[in-house]
Amino acid sequence: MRKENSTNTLNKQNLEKECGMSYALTTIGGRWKPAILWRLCKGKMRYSELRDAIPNVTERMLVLQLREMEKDGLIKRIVYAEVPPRVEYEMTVKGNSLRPILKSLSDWGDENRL
Amino acid sequence: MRKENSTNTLNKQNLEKECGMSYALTTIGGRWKPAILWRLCKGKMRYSELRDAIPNVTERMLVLQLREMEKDGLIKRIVYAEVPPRVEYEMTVKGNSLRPILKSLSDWGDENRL
DNA sequence: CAGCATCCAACACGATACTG
DNA sequence: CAGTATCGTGTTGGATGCTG
Repeated sequence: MRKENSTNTLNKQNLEKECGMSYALTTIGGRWKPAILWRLCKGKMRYSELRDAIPNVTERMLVLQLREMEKDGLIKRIVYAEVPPRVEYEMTVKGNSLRPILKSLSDWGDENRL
Repeated sequence: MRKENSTNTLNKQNLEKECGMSYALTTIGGRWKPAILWRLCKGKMRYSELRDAIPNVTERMLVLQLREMEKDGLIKRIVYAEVPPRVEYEMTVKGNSLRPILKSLSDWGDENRL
């Protein structure tokens, strides 16, 4: 009988019990997160810049992924009290601590995709 | 109008055009891949060992994820012509080239999940 | 400008039963 | 032992239209 516990759905808590790798991968592995992180690694960007820089992303998904990464403390959302409104996104300290890993992943990917 | 090309679905080809990071993350980022890779990093294992070592995984998902990683060249499937049958899974050279990155991800995760 | 709300299709995933 | 087949469902994500 392969059913050790009651919570069978995938969530961060489940994963945490297993190992940090899963936590890391669910944190950066979202559908559009690589694309976003890739851009933000090069410096802060405003919402419309991100949207225009990432091909095919819908605003719905862009916002969802940004919110998740904000919640996870990877990025900062900075709202300027201006008209028209301006919002910028920027890596946090925690987000920047991922830089070398993101670079490694990117390099590995470039070398290994045929 | 945000629709540059016709193939709007997510696939490796799409991602490749963007950057290696997405390729890397879709390659190792499956639902059970971290758990599998984590085990196989420590040495070859047979199917039943993997199944028993990973809590809550169904055989269906285990096989699906193993097949994907085999297809991506990360792991090797070794079938012994014996009765009862024996199948072992092992990291390939390409898979092993991921080791330091997997370690980094794991360490980052352990440090950053609260 | 920077989003949010709603709807809906596709897919991922689990449960269960069966097999070479 | 090491899987496969089938089914049902919850989630993911795209399309579209609306808003402070």
